[in-house]
Amino acid sequence: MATIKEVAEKAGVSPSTVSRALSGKVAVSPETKEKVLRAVKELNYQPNALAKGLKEGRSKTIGLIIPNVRNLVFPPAIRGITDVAKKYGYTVVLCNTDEDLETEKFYVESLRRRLVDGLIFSTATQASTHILELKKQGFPVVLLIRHLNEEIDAVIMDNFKGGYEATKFLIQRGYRRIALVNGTLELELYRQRFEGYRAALAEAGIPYDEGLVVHGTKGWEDGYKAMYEIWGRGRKPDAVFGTSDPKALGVMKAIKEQGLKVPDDVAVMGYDNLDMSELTDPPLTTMAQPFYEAGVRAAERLVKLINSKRKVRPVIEKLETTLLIRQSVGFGPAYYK
Amino acid sequence: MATIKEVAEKAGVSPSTVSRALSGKVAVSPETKEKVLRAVKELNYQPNALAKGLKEGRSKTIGLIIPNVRNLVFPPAIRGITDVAKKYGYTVVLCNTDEDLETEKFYVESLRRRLVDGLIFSTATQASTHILELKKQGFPVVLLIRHLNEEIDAVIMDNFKGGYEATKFLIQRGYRRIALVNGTLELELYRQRFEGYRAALAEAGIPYDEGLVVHGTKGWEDGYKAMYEIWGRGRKPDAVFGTSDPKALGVMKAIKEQGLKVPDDVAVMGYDNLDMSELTDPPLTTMAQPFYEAGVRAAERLVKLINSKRKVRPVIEKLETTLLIRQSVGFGPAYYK
DNA sequence: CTGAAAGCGCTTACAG
DNA sequence: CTGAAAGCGCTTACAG
Repeated sequence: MATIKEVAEKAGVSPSTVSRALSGKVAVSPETKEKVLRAVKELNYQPNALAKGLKEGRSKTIGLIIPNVRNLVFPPAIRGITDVAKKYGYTVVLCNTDEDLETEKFYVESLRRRLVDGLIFSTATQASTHILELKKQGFPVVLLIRHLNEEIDAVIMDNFKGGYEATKFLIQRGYRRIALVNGTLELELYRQRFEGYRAALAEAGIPYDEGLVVHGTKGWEDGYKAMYEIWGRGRKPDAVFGTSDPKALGVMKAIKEQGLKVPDDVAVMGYDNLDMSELTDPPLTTMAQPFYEAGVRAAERLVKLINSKRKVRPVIEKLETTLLIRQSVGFGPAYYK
Repeated sequence: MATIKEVAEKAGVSPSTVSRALSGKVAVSPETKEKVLRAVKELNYQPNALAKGLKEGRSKTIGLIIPNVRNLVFPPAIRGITDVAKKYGYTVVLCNTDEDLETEKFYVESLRRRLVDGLIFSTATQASTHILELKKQGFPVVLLIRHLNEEIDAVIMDNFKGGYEATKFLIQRGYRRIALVNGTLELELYRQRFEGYRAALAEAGIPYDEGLVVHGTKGWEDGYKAMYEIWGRGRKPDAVFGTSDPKALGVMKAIKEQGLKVPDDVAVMGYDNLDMSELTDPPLTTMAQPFYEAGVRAAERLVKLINSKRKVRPVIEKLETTLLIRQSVGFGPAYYK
């Protein structure tokens, strides 16, 4: 690959002038500029980004640290991030942690060595105090989907409202024995959805029944088991709210396996709106999360943080979810009364 | 962040010695080494990877260029690549092209400026001669899933065999009017699956009927439409082979919409085994592609190319697919005869 | 408007 | 085994 020196020789100017002609930040005479541009073209000159980055103390790269690309909520978010990154001339480095703290630290260190300009995390658990440390050092960090505290910028969803509205919809549709198949309470997002569920029940005067609730499920297999567990407790829900689409699909599988019909015997509500959720049979009613949009916002925010000289007050953006009514929820026993 | 100079001062040695003590490539006295290591620890020294990369002419980064992370075949492959990258100390930069050649070129240029050490592509169409150009320059390139020619290393699937065996299985199960809902013939992988389909029919003495075949479908919506198109031609297939899971799911949707049963009225076979495919109703029989494994192999191959001084003969690795028998295929009319 | 020089933070051939 | 020096390829303050 050609260097700036070779371009300078070919154009008959100094390397400094080539640099200036290319950057556009300093005035250069039109003739000089033209000469330089011609030489650049002839040599197919590509400035060495490492040299540039070393000099300028930044790499035009952002790091993205998530639990696992294979978790289907992430691909749309990643796409949002890479789209924005492209717009501003950033490149994005992808890291999977499997929620392991050591791996997370390993990547943070590795990325800082590489002088990444900022970091987007979607893997914050309570233990992630090292992220707070980064923030304290003035390093640009944005949290995505998962929340930590008020000191760190984040783009998250309104999980309370999502849980509340999903449950409220089931109630409006006439369901009264509404089961909840939820994820781990260690994640704030599941705590919030749970709170929303309880709030909606309380508002409607429906007593809360612990027997209808399973926490800590992960993936469709757990959702499937959770349904049997609820039945095993002697409960006969007329609707089930799975707080992720895979959980809801597992629930649906169990229901069908028992020869029951969705939604006639048991209605099923999901949460996420993964790309495949529309294709289930019956199509899944779900609370859609704007993952792509969240990725876009997080990246936009990060770019702002990178470009701001002094400390900016952290912003927690809370995005709205959208109820998507499909056929897995019908009309329950109380609807026509 | 501390620099090598600061470490040197603190340890009372020269920067060169610090560099040597850390690299381990050159002998350093044990006492010196210990002093250096202590200083490194105290200052929490992280070597600047840009400086290192500039000096060494490499970045310990690999570029991954794919059409779209949201296409569900990629997340597992990406995971395979990042896992291997981590193992060898590489970082991976993710780029989405939407199959657009200009975008692809843009990224290649941008990544080369950043001195990425190699590139994994999964976006090669006939037009991608610029990839051949890279290869010619001796730049490490590995193709993933999609194939270009014999000169470029690649990790692909045996698509002919996959198409052949899927079709053969349907025939063995007693189906005779087997429709094919295929992707664009511009991609070799779809041409190969089509060839496999024809070969299996021919072998069984079943005449090829063009009316049962639709090419160029993309995503489940097209699969859905394709089913109606086939019926519109007056054909009544007893089985449909969709050459990707989304296509098969779209087909299934159309079949159910017409009040027909899968597999009793029409059997459905997919191709991919996406993470969600097991959850369809009925569970989808499909030809599983080892995407994660392909990512692993491609990254391993790339690392080998990066580390080899002279040109190596290109290797095209062809991975086997696996038939996963689930309930969307039953036993057709000819089975009991 | 332009050039020569210094420097970003490393590594490594050279000399001792 | 260790240090001083040169150099990777840029950018930018300094001087003119």
